[in-house]
Amino acid sequence: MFAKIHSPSTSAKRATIADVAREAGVSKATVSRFLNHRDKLLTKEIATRVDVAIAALAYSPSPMAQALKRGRSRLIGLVVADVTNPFSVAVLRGAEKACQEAGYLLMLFNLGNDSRRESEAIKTLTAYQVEGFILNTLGRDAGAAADAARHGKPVVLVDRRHQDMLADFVSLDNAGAVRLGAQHLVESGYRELLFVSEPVKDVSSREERKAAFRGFISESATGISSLRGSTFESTAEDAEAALDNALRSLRQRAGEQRPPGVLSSNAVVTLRVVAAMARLGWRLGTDIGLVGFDDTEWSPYVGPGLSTIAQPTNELGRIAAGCLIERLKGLELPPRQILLSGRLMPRGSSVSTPT
Amino acid sequence: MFAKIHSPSTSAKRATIADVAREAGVSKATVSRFLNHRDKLLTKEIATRVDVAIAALAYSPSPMAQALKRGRSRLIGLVVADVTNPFSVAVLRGAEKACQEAGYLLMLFNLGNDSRRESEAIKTLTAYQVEGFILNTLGRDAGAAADAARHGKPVVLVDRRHQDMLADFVSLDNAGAVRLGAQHLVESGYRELLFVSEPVKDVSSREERKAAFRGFISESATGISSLRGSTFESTAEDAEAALDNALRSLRQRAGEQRPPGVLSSNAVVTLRVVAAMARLGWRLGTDIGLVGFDDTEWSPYVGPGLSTIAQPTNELGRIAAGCLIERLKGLELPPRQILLSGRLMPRGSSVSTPT
DNA sequence: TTGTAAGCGTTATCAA
DNA sequence: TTGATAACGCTTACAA
Repeated sequence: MFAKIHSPSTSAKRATIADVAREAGVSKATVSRFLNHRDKLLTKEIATRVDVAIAALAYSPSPMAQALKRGRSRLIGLVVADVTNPFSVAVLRGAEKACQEAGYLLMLFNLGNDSRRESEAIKTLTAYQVEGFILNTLGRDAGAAADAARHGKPVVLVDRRHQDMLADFVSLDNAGAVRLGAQHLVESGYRELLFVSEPVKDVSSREERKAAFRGFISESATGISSLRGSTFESTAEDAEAALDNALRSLRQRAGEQRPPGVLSSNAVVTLRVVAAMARLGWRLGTDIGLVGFDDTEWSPYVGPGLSTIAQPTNELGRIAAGCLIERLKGLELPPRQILLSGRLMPRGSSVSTPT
Repeated sequence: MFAKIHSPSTSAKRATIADVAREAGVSKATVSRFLNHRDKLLTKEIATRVDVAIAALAYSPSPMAQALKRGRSRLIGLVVADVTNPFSVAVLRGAEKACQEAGYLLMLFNLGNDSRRESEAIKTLTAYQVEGFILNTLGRDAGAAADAARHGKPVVLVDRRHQDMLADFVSLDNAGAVRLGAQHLVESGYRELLFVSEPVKDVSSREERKAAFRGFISESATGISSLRGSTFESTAEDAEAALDNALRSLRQRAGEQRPPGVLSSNAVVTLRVVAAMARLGWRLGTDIGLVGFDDTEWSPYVGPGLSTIAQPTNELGRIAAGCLIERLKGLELPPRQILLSGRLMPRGSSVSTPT
């Protein structure tokens, strides 16, 4: 016969509260009290008897049964648009840490960039009695998040706002970060600026960044007459030609004297721009300037080093989880918006050029 | 007063099976039967009545209650050493997909590289009645995984073996992949080879790769007399000097004629080597050759493009989940080892040099 | 074919 | 201070 990997025969069933009660010679209620109120209400003698019984049987209560009875599961649902996105992973890490410290467990649901699955995610997680949600999703399906709220579960939004959603919101200060990057390009001598992002659609963070870029240009153009800016929305990798053309005409507009500067709205787009540079044979920092959102461990080593705007990703996750846990503890406040500042990491891709 | 974000008053409690039964004018058992055996056992008329009641109340069964009753939770525990590791994320993605298709939900537990928390992870997940485990961890804590098996839960190991662990094992064919990379370096003209890995400790994949490298050298040295190989274990970034020295003496050994070649054992190490190159002022592909494990989206853009050995990461995750689900369905086989081949992605960092 | 009732492992309400 | 007992939402014998 085959060697069994796991023999159900061996599978010593987990000890239950009844087992402990029997072992200690007390009632289930007593054991439960010991568990929940420690020994506040118990005789020292009984308490220790229960204690040793628990140790002897290696008993630990079933969260399932507790959830069923209490209606609370110590579970928090985290829905991310795409686990592949380093930003999401960083948030996940931060959130996870905070949850663990507060005795919650994260249940992850990954949309795999399919925003239609958002309501499925919420539904599934609600079924598992999660006590609240951290959402890093498009929120296109307006009903989804609203559903969660309707079930009386608090929600925290990360990075992307949802329409009409009364919920805490934790995010990078996009406007400030864009100014940081654009200002840096200007100070480095670039005058013809291009903002490249993924299709804006209804993603709030993309909208905000684009709008901030336009705002920056129109504000600054009064002081620096030569300053000009435009925007480009880059689709998936298969539309390389469009990006190449946009960059070519950008460089033409910039003229011979000065190279143009690009501000890219996230790491994915940055990589697309870098790829375009390679195709066009342009040198970063010399033929064109580049500053990109999201600092990664590889940023220093691409070309002459990529200048980036670093997001406090772990913090974002930690704070998001923190907000949620506060609500779970009963805090009642109007929805908060918590915006964290980005940090400029200047590197070779935006070296200053002579005027 | 503050605007409440979620008003417990509004929180329309989820409908229960009892609600549905009342609405349809039948017993709970009938509803349960409808749910589990569809209408096999029910009158058409009753079936439709139940059906509309379910729809009307937007009822869906509570997995918690089901788990409690059945002892099965439709949950699979995934423990990863470090979510920050792109490899782990890819596995996560693959596994998640397979699980979802089979109607399971993944519960993620991230060790944050703290291997001492492994037994905590297993314990927590067991408490939540997960039906099986996918483990991508060190397995140092021999008891941890064994615990899982003792509870009668099937286990699948990904990338890293555990000692004495009777479990399915899914991994890259490390030996083959090392040969692929080393052979490529040799064919590109490099003769003085260095294998750089993280501290081997007891991580099986690291051991296997290192051993395979040594094996390759001793096998090939008979045919190519000038071929020589050595190994170096790189610790965290703070020990840069040691790596720099190792590389310097490597280049010295290689002599003026030919540059030396480096095979790095994962993406983190590759980045360390690239950083060292930058510090030393060496050009990749010219002053030194480099092939690294793990192909990433940024590999093509670092230096002249990094040559890599791509792992079929999504596949690994998918297969791992598949194995587990087969076991859950009752398959009994001796432990399997499933090894997938790596693929060489040659790029500029290992351009062939004239003899 | 349908209903009744017991029980999964907890906690909470009552008495004692 | 402790112990029965009911209930949480579901499944499953067993009866009808």
